[in-house]
Amino acid sequence: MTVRTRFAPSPTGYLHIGGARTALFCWLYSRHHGGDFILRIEDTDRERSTEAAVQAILDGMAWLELAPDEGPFYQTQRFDRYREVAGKLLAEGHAFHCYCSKQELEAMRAEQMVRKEKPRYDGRCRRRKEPVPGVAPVIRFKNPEMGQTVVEDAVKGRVVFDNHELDDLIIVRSDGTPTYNFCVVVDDMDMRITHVIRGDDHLNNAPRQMNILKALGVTPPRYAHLPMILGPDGTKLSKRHGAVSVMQYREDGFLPEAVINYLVRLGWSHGDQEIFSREEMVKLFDIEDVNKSASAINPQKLLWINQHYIKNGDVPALAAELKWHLDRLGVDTAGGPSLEGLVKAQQERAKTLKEMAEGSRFFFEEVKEYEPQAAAKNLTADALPGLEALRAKFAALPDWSAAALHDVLNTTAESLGTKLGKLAQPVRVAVSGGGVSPPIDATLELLGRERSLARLDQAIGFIRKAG
RNA sequence: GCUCCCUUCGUCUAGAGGCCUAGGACGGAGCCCUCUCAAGGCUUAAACGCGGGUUCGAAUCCCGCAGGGAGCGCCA
Repeated sequence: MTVRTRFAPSPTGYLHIGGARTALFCWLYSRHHGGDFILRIEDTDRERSTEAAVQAILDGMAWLELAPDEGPFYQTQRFDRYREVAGKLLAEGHAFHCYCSKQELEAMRAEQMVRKEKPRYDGRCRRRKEPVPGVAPVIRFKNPEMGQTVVEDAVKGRVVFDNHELDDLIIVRSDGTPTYNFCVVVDDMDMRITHVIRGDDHLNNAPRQMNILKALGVTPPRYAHLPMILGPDGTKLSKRHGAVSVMQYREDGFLPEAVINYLVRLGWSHGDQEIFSREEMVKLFDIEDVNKSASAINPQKLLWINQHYIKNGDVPALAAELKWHLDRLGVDTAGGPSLEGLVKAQQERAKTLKEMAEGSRFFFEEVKEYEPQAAAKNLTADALPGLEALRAKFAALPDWSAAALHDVLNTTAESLGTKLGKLAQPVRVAVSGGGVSPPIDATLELLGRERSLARLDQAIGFIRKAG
């Protein structure tokens, strides 16, 4: 039997980081076993589902390269099928019409709460023979009253539920639309899902779904309930934690492979290994190895992994992503240094591509003002002789290369009797406007002779004016 | 309230009775390197929630407790 997993988000918002990990684990598990990964959009809540959210989920998955083998399937397009199955359940005595009003149900629950019982439907319409005139009924599944339902969960282990804890849940609303738990059951059956991998907030739904499946004469799939992902402070992830949408991570300068690598290590590990290629993940991943407990997101570690992938990444690909970020910053890259050159100069010192893009601005834009602190420290009268000497030598340099520039810097420092640092830092401030840049020789090379000389002149003028 | 789940350094985790004076990683601290920022190298602090058992021996097995979480909708 081939393994078939599914990722089944409801399109009520963007793809968030927890959903992304669920999708990843589903994808990995199916890949590991040479199976199929199915995408199903659970859009039965027409109030909250939006077209834009569907697109956001698709975009997020595409960015993370978690392509489904089948789908997306939409539950709203399968209503006829759900009604058909509900009819079958009804005909076979596994379901019944319930005419209770919402007020009646509320009153029942209130009473149960007073008695310190778990609020649940008490089965009062089970044996009703006659319809109630003028009332559109819902259809409820007739849940077994005796015995137990055992979930042999791949992550949580054996979980036992008493059937009397489970009530007769509504499978079709009074308006004829099917409910979530029922759609899931029919879909998982029809799509021949072998492994249901989802968040552990669904663990309590598993026995209900299994019972419906059994009534339908189908063997339930294997379940694997993943622990939740928490915010950095250990509380439930929410908007106030900042980036929750995976696309926000792109905007913040993260690489998809870094996000994936970070996510795979949340609740799963392989000895002491931290860095995994896609191929390694697929080869090593097993759902049985997933942890039971929730894990908090650690932004620092994500940053570290991202830096790893930038440092070791493919230069042309990084350059393309850098371009994307520069465009977002509104930087015109025409006529500037090569983006690949910028990547090479900065890939060891940028934690994110956004940071790299921001650090690249001065290569394309004029230095309009200096960082006050950097200028106060470095653009001083003391620095003037060095800047002037370099300006002259640079102008005369036949070969504008990092090596040649490095040479000039060294010999000038020597002849002036100063350390390289005393010479390089004022140059850095002059050409970049601030105190941080790649090595000064590489910076100058990338910036080009014309711009470099103009900025040295500008800085020299600045110092004279101040003096 | 009821049902279910979870509990190793701040965080992610290794650990499936002796290999554990509890290992790795991020972050922290210190040192080295250094033209800035980084990167890199080395060193270092830091954890088995608590209480009972079982056992010659428990982070690992059992039972309680405490704390955290999820679910209990004509939401998904």
